[in-house]
Amino acid sequence: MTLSAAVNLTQMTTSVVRTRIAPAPSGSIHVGNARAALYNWLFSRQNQGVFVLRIEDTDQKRADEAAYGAIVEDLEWLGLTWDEGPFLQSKRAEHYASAAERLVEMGSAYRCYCTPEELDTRRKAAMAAGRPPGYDGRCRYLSAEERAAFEAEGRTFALRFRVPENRTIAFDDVVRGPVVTDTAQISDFVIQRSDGGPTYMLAVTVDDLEMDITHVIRGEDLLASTPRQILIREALGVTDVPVFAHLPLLVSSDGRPLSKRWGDVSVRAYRDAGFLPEAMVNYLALLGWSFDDKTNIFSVEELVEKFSLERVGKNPAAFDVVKLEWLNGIYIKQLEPSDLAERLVPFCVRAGIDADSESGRRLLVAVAPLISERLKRLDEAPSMIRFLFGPVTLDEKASKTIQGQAEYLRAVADRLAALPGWTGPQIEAALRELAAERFLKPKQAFQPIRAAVTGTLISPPLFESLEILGKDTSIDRLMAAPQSVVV
RNA sequence: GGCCCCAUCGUCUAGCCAGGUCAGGACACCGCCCUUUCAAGGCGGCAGCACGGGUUCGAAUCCCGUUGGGGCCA
Repeated sequence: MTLSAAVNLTQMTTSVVRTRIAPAPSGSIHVGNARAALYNWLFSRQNQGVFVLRIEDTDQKRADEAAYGAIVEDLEWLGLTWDEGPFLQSKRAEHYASAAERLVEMGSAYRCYCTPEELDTRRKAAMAAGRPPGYDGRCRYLSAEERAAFEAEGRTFALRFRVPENRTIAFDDVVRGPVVTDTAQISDFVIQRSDGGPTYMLAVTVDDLEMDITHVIRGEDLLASTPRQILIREALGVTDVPVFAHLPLLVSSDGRPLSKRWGDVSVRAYRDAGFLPEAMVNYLALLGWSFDDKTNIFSVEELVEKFSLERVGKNPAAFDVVKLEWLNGIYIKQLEPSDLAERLVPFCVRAGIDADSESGRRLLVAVAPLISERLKRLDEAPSMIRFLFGPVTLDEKASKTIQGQAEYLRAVADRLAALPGWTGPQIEAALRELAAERFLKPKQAFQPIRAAVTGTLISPPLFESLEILGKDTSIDRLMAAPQSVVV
């Protein structure tokens, strides 16, 4: 049932779709916000609409330039480009003030002189008496004399919205269906603080209105605030409402709310761990939305084409890093060697590998095909390829493996030294021939070589690794390794 | 405390609205194959409709309740 008629509201009829994302500037963007941003972005792109970025920084304490910069960077990294903004709420104070003023003039808002302490006391008393804790309406019908008295006392005031009685607010949520709220459930709420600053409720309503937002796609935590925003719109003389779509909340893998105490909740943390933005986007899209019963991999283009709010689910989705890693591995495998190499550079540098040079990049491009199918995250690469960039120290297992193998390794070195060329296949042929002569199983024949050359028993494919390492270095390591572990 | 929301394998989910195919796919896990290590890949397996009523010839699907989880209000 559509109950919009009950409050005389109609859906907006603007032809151009306009969506927005409105994060608070508290550092790197939260994955929940990132998902909301993605859905808004996909929806606007799909409809050739406009995607607006707005920074909700009215809470001055948390607002700072660096934090807002982090949001911009994160969105850019994800590829979620916006068409308008960023608009800072902190620079739109006059808009909220004038809206508040209009509401007061029209009798939809009033001055409340209650102090926080008084409110707290009365709230506790109400709860103790089994009554609802919301505002009790003390200042709702103050006379001019009473107001003058309070002000003579030096009291400051906040502005409260006068919630109409006996009304039903209804709207159709694309995700949740009809949502009906009785105004008896809503107590008069503050729209302007005593310091003159707007509350979230006022700011978001004024902004969505003035920015002509047609589709509000946001987290379910804001579902309950929607009737109040509709009330403010209405009081401001607006008779239509945007389309609302409240997304299911994201929870952690144990089903608890996603919080900083649980683990990584910021996009930046995933970026630093070596996740690709394309994998992140694909994974986020699947958290709460599905296209059919079998498709998991979606390019951004496919998402733009296939995404639909109607297919967003209602139940909370658990953020599963393991599945994200699987997806990330798939995207890494699809990268061109040069692309992978370039993305690897910062991770190598961070791990102390001098890859940020022409020769370093050459090595990375060469080794990229060998490690791409072994990576789930970019930050796993340095340990796999370190042996290419400098001397190696044999780890415990590697040392043990070359124990008593000095003669064999010397033979290997000799055989390789005699090689006319230095390609993987040539190296492989020579080493297999030597193994056959000595009746060695592949594992017996190759693990000591791997140990001596890479310093570990786990490495990229041996022959290609030797090829990239180079003939001289390879032979040097084969000869030197036994000495390094003399017991 | 009040109002509201949600409920299919461990996880993401398809199926639900318009009841009737062994409840389908993916991640993870286990096994086998491939194999110079580690991966990747191939094949196979384990595993679910929260519970209780009701409606119906028939319920994952519709209704009610219970339980569990969550959100908001301050």
